[in-house]
Amino acid sequence: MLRAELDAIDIKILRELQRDGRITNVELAERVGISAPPCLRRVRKLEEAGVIEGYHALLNGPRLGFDLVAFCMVGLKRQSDSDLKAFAAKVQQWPLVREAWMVNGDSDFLLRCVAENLTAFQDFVIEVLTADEHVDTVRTMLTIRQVKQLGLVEV
Amino acid sequence: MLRAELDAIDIKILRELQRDGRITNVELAERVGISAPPCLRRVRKLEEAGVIEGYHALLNGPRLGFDLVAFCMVGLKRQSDSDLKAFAAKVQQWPLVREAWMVNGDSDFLLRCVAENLTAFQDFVIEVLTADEHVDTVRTMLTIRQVKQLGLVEV
DNA sequence: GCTGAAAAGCACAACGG
DNA sequence: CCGTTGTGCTTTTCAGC
Repeated sequence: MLRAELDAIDIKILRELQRDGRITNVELAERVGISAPPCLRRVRKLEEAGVIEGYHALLNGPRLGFDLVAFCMVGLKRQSDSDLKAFAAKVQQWPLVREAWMVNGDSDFLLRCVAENLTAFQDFVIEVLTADEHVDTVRTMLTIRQVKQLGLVEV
Repeated sequence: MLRAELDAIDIKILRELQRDGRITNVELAERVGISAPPCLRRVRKLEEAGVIEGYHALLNGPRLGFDLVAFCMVGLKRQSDSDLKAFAAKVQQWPLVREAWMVNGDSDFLLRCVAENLTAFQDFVIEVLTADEHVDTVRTMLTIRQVKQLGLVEV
């Protein structure tokens, strides 16, 4: 199922489900202008096709005691396939790292990190990240505040 | 409602709702070990307190024709409050920019951008971003692949 | 605070246009 | 493809513990 196969109603469905992932099917059907059963069939099809990957609650970090968001640009000592894979595997196990990308340019990885405070983040950078056998360089960017939050996919 | 006010069951609820935002209240109640009505009351309380900010469908970018994810580190010419605010406001209007943070260090803003292809992204960087009156420097990092996706908040 | 029961609303399958 | 119908489950409220 590619984008070209989606019609105007599918696009509306995706827009609404991004906005509110817990909307009821009947309300969704109303909003997109069809009756409930075909609407549900479309949603299931989008899920099965992998266009919709899942539904998730979005939590407020600060209110849960995670006051710090930072990005780390990590360069490895070697960029062989096995080194990249080994580091990517380690990233999975570090709870501070919420998202990670392999990137081109000066660094090899970009990590989005969340921590309770600056001390916890620095401990992670010094004791875990720079201490890692694969890691060569680490540059960090502390965020001051998030200025755009829910960049929904503009389908 | 602060983190200290959350008990073990609230934590379990948050964990489950992050994992599956469309889980039924009955199943959620089973998983966390209480009956459905108090479970729903807890969820509502977490929503009203702003701990749960919302529920959203997660879409597959590549399958919708967005094959490129990139980060832009943007430095402004001036860092006065009005300049920072003016640029933050512009960021809201650019659909390619899905998330944005104000950061410290060499750059002033970090933008997570999504585009259909490299050409569309370069057009945005050259014709929109670097052409902006506030922008001084733009450094981009193209992502090769995402290696960690759903870093749930480990409450 | 939790549990249990009852009413309204919803999801989902089957069938027909 | 969409819509209508019908059944079973879920949500949600209201008592009672």
